[in-house]
Parts: sequence; structure tokens; C-alpha cells
Amino acid sequence: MSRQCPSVGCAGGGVPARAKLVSIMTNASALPADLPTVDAETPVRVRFCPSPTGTPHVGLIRTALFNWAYARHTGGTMVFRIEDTDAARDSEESYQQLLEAMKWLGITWDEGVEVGGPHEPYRQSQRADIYQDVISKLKEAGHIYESYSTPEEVESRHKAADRDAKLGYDNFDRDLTEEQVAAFKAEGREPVLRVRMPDEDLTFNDLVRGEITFKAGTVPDFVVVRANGKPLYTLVNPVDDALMGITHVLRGEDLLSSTPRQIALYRALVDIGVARYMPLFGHLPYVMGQGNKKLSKRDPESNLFLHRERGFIREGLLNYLSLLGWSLSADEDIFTVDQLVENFDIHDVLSNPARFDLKKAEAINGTHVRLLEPGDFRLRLVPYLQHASLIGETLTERDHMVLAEAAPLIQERITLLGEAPDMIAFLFKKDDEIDIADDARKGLPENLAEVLDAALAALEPIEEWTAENIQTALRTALVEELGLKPRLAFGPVRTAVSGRRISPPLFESMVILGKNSSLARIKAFQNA
RNA sequence: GCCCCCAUCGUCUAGCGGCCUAGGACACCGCCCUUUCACGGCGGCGGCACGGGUUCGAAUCCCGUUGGGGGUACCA
Repeated sequence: MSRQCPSVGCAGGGVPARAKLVSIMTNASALPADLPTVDAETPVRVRFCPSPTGTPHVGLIRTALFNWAYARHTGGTMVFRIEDTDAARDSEESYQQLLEAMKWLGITWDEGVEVGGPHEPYRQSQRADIYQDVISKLKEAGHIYESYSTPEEVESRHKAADRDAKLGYDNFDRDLTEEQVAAFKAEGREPVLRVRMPDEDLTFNDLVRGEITFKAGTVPDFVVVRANGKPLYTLVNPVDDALMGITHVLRGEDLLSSTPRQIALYRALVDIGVARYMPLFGHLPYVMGQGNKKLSKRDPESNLFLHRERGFIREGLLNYLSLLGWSLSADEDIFTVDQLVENFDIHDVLSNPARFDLKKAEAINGTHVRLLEPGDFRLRLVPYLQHASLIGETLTERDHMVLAEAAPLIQERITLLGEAPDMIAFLFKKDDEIDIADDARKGLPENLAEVLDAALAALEPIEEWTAENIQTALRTALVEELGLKPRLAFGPVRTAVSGRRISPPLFESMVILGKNSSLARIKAFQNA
């Protein structure tokens, strides 16, 4: 750990000197309506700050990706912070998965967990002292107040006043008398702490949506500290953004409606000297699932690791995810991560929600699979072959040989790496382990025995076992002499050798297997 | 209920007042290539939600309607 931040005294330690701080308020009793903010000259500092709950979600990863791309595009700084303030839902396993996801995809960060930085620690569960300090300053300055009302009480007050019962908190405890407070305390009530919302319209300029205004009185005073003294996301998120000097808050649309509350809190934070300026906000569109629902954690398509297990490569998935709300140009859908970084600007992000289309994601992945260097492709296949038990932990010489020969045969045939094992399993299996698939038995010619005999007779004399020689021999014997259509001529051989109706190119496959194996399989199929 | 966001082919999008008879990609359907399956090539299908304005001119700007989404927690 490098320089520990002892208190909020180091507010804005990461704030660039070039940031233009228009006006710093000195009068604590007045809240600045126009906060100093960042401008085009301010070095970019973005953050990705997930809560470690559950397994990484593609929508979450898209958020990380856009933050990262913007940081890299602008030469800015990417901060990776963990928002684990909800002990009941957060888990260490989920935290580890988050790290693994970032590592797999190559989404790097300059400050944060694991790598450290000037604003340590980067896990909110370890920043309790900092928050307590901010809370007492906020309280002292009168920006937050104790609230004793229960939800039931709020609701009954609404009913009594003939208002809609679902209106939310009614700001009842704003100005409790000392007697009232004493009475609540005597009852043993523990108060939550709420932020006093300003009584005016709250407007901000969203980086992707433009100007957004929340009308005065529509957002009630909100809770920032639980009755047990623990701060909530509503407090710690802006506080940490302020302390870490974040300039651009790029997050999901689900947080859009919490922005007026954050603005109110920012004003208070500036007032007490914790924040130096207000960041810019940009709300990224939802990633939708089937129908018109937000892609939920229950949808398998939302699970990042499931996509990896199925054989998405990072280039493909990243490309596809980028397309959800952003585009490189009018007629190019395929691009590299470098191209993304070179061209990405948050201002170009679309505001309308995008559906996650697995078909298109796969198609794009397939294109990137084909773009892989052959040697690279081969290497990436290994874990999938191991998972299918086709090869062991360490590869034998024969494994290496088969893989090197077989990989090029399937690189342009698959869209997901997970399709590979099934396609080339027959090359790794022993001759007596070949099982003939049902659909491969159908569609074979009537004179199957005759075809197999002829094939064997044509293949046996071949001395130089090459694809070309095999093809010539079989074509002569089956197509020309027996007068079979190519489809019917080669089908039986394909079935005998691979056990499948569909396989990689037949002659090349037979070369990989070698003459002995190939002939043995045809003979075995004859007798079956 | 109240608040906020969104609205171009089935889907992702290009379009930022005239280059639009609306372009590309995925999907789908043909054809070609071909030992199977793919890849690749060619072609087809298909869209500016609706109604008012503004303008010489609107997919593009404004208003409304409708539709969809989100928020309204001592979750994030």
C-alpha cells in the first residue's frame, strides 16, 4: 500500500492542477448552485466500481469497457474500485470473478484494487473511517439530519393528509424539535441520516443524453446512513468519486434517477471541502434481453463466463459489446480493440437501449476466430479440448501433431471455440472408439457394401498418403467407375472415418489419421 | 399515482435540415462455389410509431399522443 489517505483532508488528491475551478464557496451556510466542474482541459479520470454480487454480467462489462475505452482514448486514468458496502449480498467469490473477467478481457486499470494507487484502499469495506469523518462533517454543517420516521408512519401521514400513500418520504424529520428527538430516543429509536434536498430544480448535462432536469420537490430527502451507522451507496459512491478525483461518471442508465441526489450531495461535499468539483455524468443505455426486459442476472445470456465456456474469444465479445450503443462507422461492424480505443468517444454513445442478440454476437465472434493467427487459434483450442477430455493436462507428441494439422481445417468452420471438440474428436480417438452417429447412418447409398469395398480397393495401393492422392483414387473408383454422385460416393467413407455425417474436409482428415487408421476404420464400418 | 429516460428494417445501427428512391451488419430466403458442413461471392425480403407544427425543404428541429423502459429501499 502506498500513501494512505488518513482522512478527508486529502480531498481531491488526484485532482489535476489544470482543472479550472471556477468558484470555491467559502460560506458554509450557502450551497453553491453552480459547482465548479470539469472541462475539456481536465485530464480524464474514470472509474469502474461494481458491487461484488453474483457472477459478472455482460451489461456490467459493457460499462467497464466503455470507461476503459474512454480512458485509453483520452490518455486518462482508469480507476477500479469495489463497492462492497452491503455485507449481506457481497461475496469474495464474486470479487475474484470480477478480477478474472477484467483480466480475461484485457480491461486494465491504472489505480485500484490489486494495483494500488494514491487513494487506497479501493474496497469500500475498508474505508469506514473515511466515511465516518465525512458523515460527521456533513452533520456538523447541517447537510444531513437524523430521521426517526418509519415507512409506516410516513405512509399514514400521507393518507391523513389525503395524499398518495406511495409518495415516498415526506421530509417530516427535517426540523424536529429537541423535545421530539428526545421522545424518539426515549422510545429507543435509532435514526437514519438523510440528506436535505435543495428546494429547486436540479439540472445536469448528461454526456450521452443532453440536458436533464428533475423538478423541485420530486426527489425526497434520502437516506445516506443506516440506523446501524453504516453508510449506503448513496453516500459512499459520490464521496469516493470526489476523493479519487473522478471527472467522468460513466454508468448504467439504472443510476440515472439517482443523479439528482448525487448532485445534491456533491454540493454539500464541496461545501465541506471534500469535493473540489462536480464530475460529468454519462448514462449508458440498458442492455436488454429477450422481449423488452432488461437483461437480468437470471438470463443465461447475461453470464459472461458462460459465453467464455461456450467459446467466445475476447476479441469477438469485446467487439460485440462495443456495438451495444456505439458504432465505429456506417459500414464496418468488425473492428479490433485498438480501433475501439482509437475512435471511442463517450459523446457518440447512443441513448436508446440495445438488445443482446446472441446470433449476431456469435457471428462477430466467428469472424474474429477466423482472423486469429493459426498458431494463436491452436493455442486457444487447447482448454476446450482438455475440457472435453480429448487431450490431457500435458499434450503428447501426437496431440501436438494432430492439433497442428486439424486446427486449420476447422478455423473457418466454427464460430465458437466450444464447437471444436465435437468436430475433431474423431482425430483424437482410437480406431475402436469411433461410434457412428444415427444421422450419419441415414442417407447412405443402397450399395453401401459395394462402395466401401471399392473405396478400400482404391486406397490400399496408395503409397504416398496425401490428400491429393486419396482424392484422385476415391474419385476414380467411386465417382467415375461406380458412377456415384460425389455426395453419395464420399458419404460412406466420411461416416466410416469420422462417425459423423458432417466432418472437416475428408481427405485432409484421412491424412491426419494416417493410412493404417483410415483403412482400419473403413474395415470396421464394413463389419458393423 | 408521481418522476425520469427512450422511439430508423425482426435485431444492432449509419443518419446530426437538402447528399435518403434511408446505407451497413446479424437473422431469414434464393443463386453461385463445393467431397459433407462451413467460409466466401452475388441477389432478395424488410424500417423512419402516430398527429400537429417550424421550414422553400424533416428520418433529422419543436409540441402532443401512443408505446416501451427505469426509478420511487436503512440494494447497488
